[in-house]
Amino acid sequence: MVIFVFMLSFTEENYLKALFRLTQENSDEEAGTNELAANLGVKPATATDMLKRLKEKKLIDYEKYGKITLTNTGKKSALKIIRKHRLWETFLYEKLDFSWDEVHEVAEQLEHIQSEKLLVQLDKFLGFPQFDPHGDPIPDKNGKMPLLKAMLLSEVIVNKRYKLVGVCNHSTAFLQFLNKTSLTINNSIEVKEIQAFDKSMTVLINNKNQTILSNEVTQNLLVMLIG
Amino acid sequence: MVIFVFMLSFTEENYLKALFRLTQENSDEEAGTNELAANLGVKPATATDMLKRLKEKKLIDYEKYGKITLTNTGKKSALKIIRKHRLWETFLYEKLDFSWDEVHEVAEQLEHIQSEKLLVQLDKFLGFPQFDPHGDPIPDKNGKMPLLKAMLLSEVIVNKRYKLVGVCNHSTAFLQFLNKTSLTINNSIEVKEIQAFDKSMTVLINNKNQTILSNEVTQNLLVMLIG
DNA sequence: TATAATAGTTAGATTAATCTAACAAATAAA
DNA sequence: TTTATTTGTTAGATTAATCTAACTATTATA
Repeated sequence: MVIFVFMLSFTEENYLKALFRLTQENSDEEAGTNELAANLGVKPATATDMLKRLKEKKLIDYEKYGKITLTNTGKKSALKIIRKHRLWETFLYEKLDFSWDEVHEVAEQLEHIQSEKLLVQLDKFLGFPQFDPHGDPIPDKNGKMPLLKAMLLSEVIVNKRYKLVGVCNHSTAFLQFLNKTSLTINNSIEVKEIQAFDKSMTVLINNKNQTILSNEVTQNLLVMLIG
Repeated sequence: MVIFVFMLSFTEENYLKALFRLTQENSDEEAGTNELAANLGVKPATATDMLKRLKEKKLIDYEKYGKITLTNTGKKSALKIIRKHRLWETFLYEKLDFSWDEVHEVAEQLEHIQSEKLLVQLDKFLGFPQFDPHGDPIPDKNGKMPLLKAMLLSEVIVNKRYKLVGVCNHSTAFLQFLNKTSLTINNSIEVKEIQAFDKSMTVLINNKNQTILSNEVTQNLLVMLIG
């Protein structure tokens, strides 16, 4: 006996998730049709159609030619999908030996599985993690995000030990580069020297590997002071 | 860069799985349109349409008004889906504390996740299980099914110890009944007495709980001799 | 402020998966 | 062997999600 409280299709879920991301980034909490379409890899016409449906279902506020915002219900739904996505990423990384750059694609599929019990038990099985393998916060069952008091590696002080807790750039290229440099989550980083002219840093990773990181890289790494 | 070797839709996968089950049951390895439709909860007309598509894709052999059989490719695809289904059931049961009767519904969704690595790693994580929580065999990566040398509880001898290794009836009602009677997989069963007139059995479960099981029940339980 | 550029919508078509209603073939029964 | 029953198919429609092409609004710029 399945109860349809409010069933969203696979596609509707993806639109909501994209809208959540865009409205967060845009700081004014608004998003536009073209932007949304580009983000999902569909044509603007397609997005317009879907926006009408999402409005019908009271998941977004939206008027013709106007900006799009999520309603509270919409936000809650989006946060639940993000919660599922990040819990699955954690599972794949911690239990199934997936690497940083491999987890996203599979989690994109797993996040649409519908089962309250699965969600609750998976969370428990993983030990109620607060951050996913990229250091992104996992919303709790009420949609509340934990705060990570981290700073950018590009802004830290020389000769103190930090640990890597997250990344700002989630591209496969970047993540694969980090793997090669043994810059994995939780590894320690100590800044030895900063070049004034290009802000590149000489860093010691895990007390063994010394490397030089460009400012492009250090601007995308989140770290926390150890001890 | 995703390579589309031969992508099956969610629905096509479900048709293949149903066809596999039906052709196995029917022993002549054939299935009919109505039977298939009934099994999937769709109208025969819908099934006819899909059968044409599956034939196009060389997954089934089928002529108008004729019987349906799976091709080798079709069988392989079906076995892969069954493998995924049963591995996920095992995961839910063993790792996430799902009960016997809860695993199926969620595994129906999880079996459609597309990722070779996920399949390989899940199998490894679970310790390469050969049987799922209902005692059903899990096909290996080549589609080969392990053999379970078990017998029906209704056919065993009095005063020997057996363990429960599987069920023939997978209905939620039956599984929930077994739960209540503490008849879980791997529990020991000893037949104390058999009533001649109705073949009901007085059994001792796990050396503690004595109960009477009707022939309807004992005919649906698979057991193996211990020691 | 008129116009060019950008952003967004509408209309009409397509594909996958489903339905109903009407029809056709195969099989069983009288 | 004719007829009734069961089984399976076709035609035409529907819904969700997408597209292209043409159109309309809004915004930026000269």
